[in-house]
Amino acid sequence: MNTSMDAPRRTRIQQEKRELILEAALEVFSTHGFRGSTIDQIAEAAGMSKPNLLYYFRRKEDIHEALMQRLLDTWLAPLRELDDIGDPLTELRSYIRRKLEMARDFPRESRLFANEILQGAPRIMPLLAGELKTLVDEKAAVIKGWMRAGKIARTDPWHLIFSIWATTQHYADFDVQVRAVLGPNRGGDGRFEDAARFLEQLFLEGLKPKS
Amino acid sequence: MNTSMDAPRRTRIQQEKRELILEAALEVFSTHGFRGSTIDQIAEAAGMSKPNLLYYFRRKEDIHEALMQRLLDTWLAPLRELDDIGDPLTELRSYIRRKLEMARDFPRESRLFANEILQGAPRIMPLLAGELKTLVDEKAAVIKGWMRAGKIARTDPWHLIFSIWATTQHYADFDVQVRAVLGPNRGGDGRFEDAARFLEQLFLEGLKPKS
DNA sequence: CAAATTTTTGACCGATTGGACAAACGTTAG
DNA sequence: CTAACGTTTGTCCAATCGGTCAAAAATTTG
Repeated sequence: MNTSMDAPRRTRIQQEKRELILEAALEVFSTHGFRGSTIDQIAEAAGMSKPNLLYYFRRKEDIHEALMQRLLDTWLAPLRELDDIGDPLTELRSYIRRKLEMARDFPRESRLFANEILQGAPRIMPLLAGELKTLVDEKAAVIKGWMRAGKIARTDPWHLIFSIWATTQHYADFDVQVRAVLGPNRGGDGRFEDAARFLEQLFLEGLKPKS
Repeated sequence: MNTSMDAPRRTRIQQEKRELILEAALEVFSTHGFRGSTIDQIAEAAGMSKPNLLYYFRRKEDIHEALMQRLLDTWLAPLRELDDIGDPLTELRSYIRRKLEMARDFPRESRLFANEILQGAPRIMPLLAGELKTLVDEKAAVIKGWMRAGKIARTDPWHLIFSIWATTQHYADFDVQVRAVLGPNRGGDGRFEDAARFLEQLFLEGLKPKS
């Protein structure tokens, strides 16, 4: 009798069902927010009854927590990859490209994160001030090194990172507005390529050192 | 007996109380979203009983609708002011500055809007595809004229507007994250001036025509 | 096979939700 | 004063919420 889900020991069926639930919860939470989502909604999306769902996750908050935990890892992966080895401008350009690809391929994850932050990050505040701040500070130091070396224009590394986050995630979080404004023609599948071209020009020309 | 709130005829006390309710609702809706907010919360924030609130707004949705209606006007005002009369680069720079000031002075309005868009804009979709698209298309044409005249670099006007929205509203919608990452020192009141300086450099140097 | 264990479900519960309603209260005009 | 009207509130309601529980069903184990 192993009803405690805290233990890492899990059967094959438990892993599968938990995965199914998290997939459904991502869909529901990302579009309605935490309080706006109901367990019934998630259970129906996962194709199971509510008590059955609660057999795998005891509380609604446990689902959200598990979702956020795995989210942060994949979500910050592109920034972690920002390395000091290559050409600075190339590094930044590929970081922007990767972030934009994530906005295109994982819009639900982006909206889930945006929902949490919008409401004051009540559940992940410690992570922001801890793990996230450490990572950003570390990368800001790398960027500052590039500036001192004259490889890119001198500016604020932190706000540079913010602006990359903002512009790329905008195409996931505000996708509805983007498509509405662009209209049927320009708002089709090509909008991400247009965005990539524009952002590359905006950031690179703006960061180009004054030669 | 004038219990129908639809009619434009309103007493002085009705105007005052409706204003009080909308102010309280802005606070509540912007931090919890529509479904995450309760009428009781809004009523308490407005200092009145729930039935009394429902005397002025018959349904919860009516409050949200009234809030969104007045929001869009003030929210798009900076873009409406974008004119063809001045120097293009100066016009764009002051637009960015105004948008950033709105993010600083009216973060609740920004978050209310973000919440609505995040959830698929179920209540204002017609406005996005109608009024908003028209306005943006009109301003995009103005910007395109500047490009043809060689006043600013050639790029996509629509995505340029998106990037200005994204970068400025980021400081309202993601304020918690911004302050957490910047820390106590750099995350203080000066963060908006730092952001203004950074954004000015990012956009202007990137938009400068290749002379 | 049968026993033990895990998985699934129908029924149920207390709390909260948006909203209705009539009665009470306040204010103003005659 | 009093009648009429606008305002406020206590009480109530049906629906929905997150979550429990015992028992059935399915699966694994011996």
